Formats: sequence, structure tokens, C-alpha cells
Amino acid sequence: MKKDELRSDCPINYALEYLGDKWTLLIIRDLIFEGKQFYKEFLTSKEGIATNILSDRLKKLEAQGIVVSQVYEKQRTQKIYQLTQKGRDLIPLLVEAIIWSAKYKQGLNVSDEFIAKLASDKEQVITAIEAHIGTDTFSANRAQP
Amino acid sequence: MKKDELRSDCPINYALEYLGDKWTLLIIRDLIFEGKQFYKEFLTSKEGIATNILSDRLKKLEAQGIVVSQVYEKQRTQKIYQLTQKGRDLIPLLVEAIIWSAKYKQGLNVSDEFIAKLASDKEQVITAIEAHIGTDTFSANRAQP
DNA sequence: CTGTATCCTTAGGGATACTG
DNA sequence: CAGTATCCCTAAGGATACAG
Repeated sequence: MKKDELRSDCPINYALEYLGDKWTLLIIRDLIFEGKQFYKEFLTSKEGIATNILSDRLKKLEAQGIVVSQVYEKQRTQKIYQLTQKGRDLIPLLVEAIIWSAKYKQGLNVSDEFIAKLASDKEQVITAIEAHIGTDTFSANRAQP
Repeated sequence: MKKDELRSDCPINYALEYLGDKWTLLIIRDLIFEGKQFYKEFLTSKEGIATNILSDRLKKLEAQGIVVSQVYEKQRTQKIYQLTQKGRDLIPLLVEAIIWSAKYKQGLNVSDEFIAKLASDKEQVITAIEAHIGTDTFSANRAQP
């Protein structure tokens, strides 16, 4: 199969081909839930991504329009990575993944409060997550890289 | 990394490790949306899964409690595969994948009506999908394998 | 520090023959 | 027909050195 050629026109297959490797969604997770925006920050994730893989995935995510990068003005040797709307629209999918995993696997790092909140008003939670991605309020809580 | 050993306790990572290959979710898709229940039926999917891969994935899905199999009484040389509740609980995740893909990729095989229905009452659609999985009404519409 | 390139190993997967 | 086993090849990914 050539790249850029889908195996089928099935929407699930499409998502799988673009997101269904072991790293891509973890980067998106970091952008959404961890507020990470810099190369080095992604490198520090628990799962331990290699530099070449990270570099490759960031490039692909940008090519697919899920992420945009720009020079970080306060530190012009660095780039800042941010989700596009296409990327933010993956929040519901990730939320469903969290719900499913939390339901069926003990000992994962998910707070009961978060699950309870989702159960009572999922839409509101998703909206709230989306709203505070990349805002100053949010960034202010993060250590500078 | 040894198998059976998660890279992290992140719920998204968990889902990824169990579902994040190029075939597993397609089998689950066939069980949910195509009403497929027999080995041969999965083999006929558009993406063209190989027999060894299918065999391997069915075994893993059963080991994980996402699928159960039993002898098909009407034809005792065959087994019938069905989703457990753990498997049916993946419907929302698949639905979100469909929504996302349909929004950002033209030409996929998704009806506008389906998307419209989802937009107006997602929960109801999910309930309806779950309700008719494996029912006789549903199976009756299928050709026997 | 942000990447990129290289080297090397392994796991995933396709084709296909085969067994019950 | 259901499922397994084998062979083989490629792509994914880890380690690490290197460049801007």
C-alpha cells in the first residue's frame, strides 16, 4: 500500500490510518490535557518518546493540519506547537477513550471526579477543556521550558 | 517493553496499547456496524485482512474480554463472535472517530443523514446502535455465511 | 535546545501452504 | 470453512551521534 492511499473509504479506517500508531495520540493528549507546547516538553512524557519519532510525528501532524507551529517570540530558538480546530475536535474521541479505559482497567491515572463530571455533563466538560487550551491562564500555570 | 506491561498508567495510552493497531478497531467496527459475526465475514472486509492477522486479533480480543465466541448451533463447524459489554462500550469512541473523519475528509462513506442524526441526538443514536447489535431482527437482514 | 540523520533491531503484517 | 503455521519482508521504532 502506498502512503497517502487509504485502504478504504471507511471513516474509522481513516482515523486509524492517521492516528492509529502508538505515539500520535499521545502527543495530542499532551497538547490537550498537559498543556505541553514545546518539543522538550513532549520528550519528557512518561512513555519516553524518542527524538526522531517525535520529530517525525510533529511534522506529520502539521502536514495534516492538526497542529501548527510558530516561532516562540520570547525565545526565538524555540518553536511553539498548538492544536488547530481539527486537533481540538479530537477532544471528544480522547474523552471517550478515557472513559472506556477508566471503566475497564483499574489503577489508571484518572480521577473519580473527572469521570463523575463526564457522566453528568460530558458536553460541558469537553467545552471547558477546549476553552482553556493555549490560553494565558492556562499557560501561566506551566513552568517555562 | 514486555507485553502485558503498560508504558504508563495513562488511560489514553491504555486504549492505544490495546486498540491502537491497524486492524483491531476494524474488526470491532464490523461487529458493531456491519453486523458481522463469523470468521469468513470479517475476511471479506474492504481492507483485506489476512487470515493469520484475523485469527490473532480475534484471540486477543477474546482474551481481553471484548469479544466472546461460541459454537454456532445451526452450523457446528463455525463459531459465532459477539461483543461483550466491554466491546459495546466502544461504540461512543467509534462514533467520535466517524464524526471527526467525516468532518475533515471528503469522500468517505458516511451518510449525511447519519451525521445529522448524531448532531441532533448523539446519545440516542448510540443507544440505538447498541440495542440492535446481535438481535434477530438485525441478523435476519444478513445473508447466512 | 531543537531538531535531523544514521544505524540497527524488532514487531507487524502479507502471502500462502496447510490441518482439522 | 475455520483456523494455524511458516516464510519473508517491510515499516516502526529505539539508541545515539550529529547539526543548526
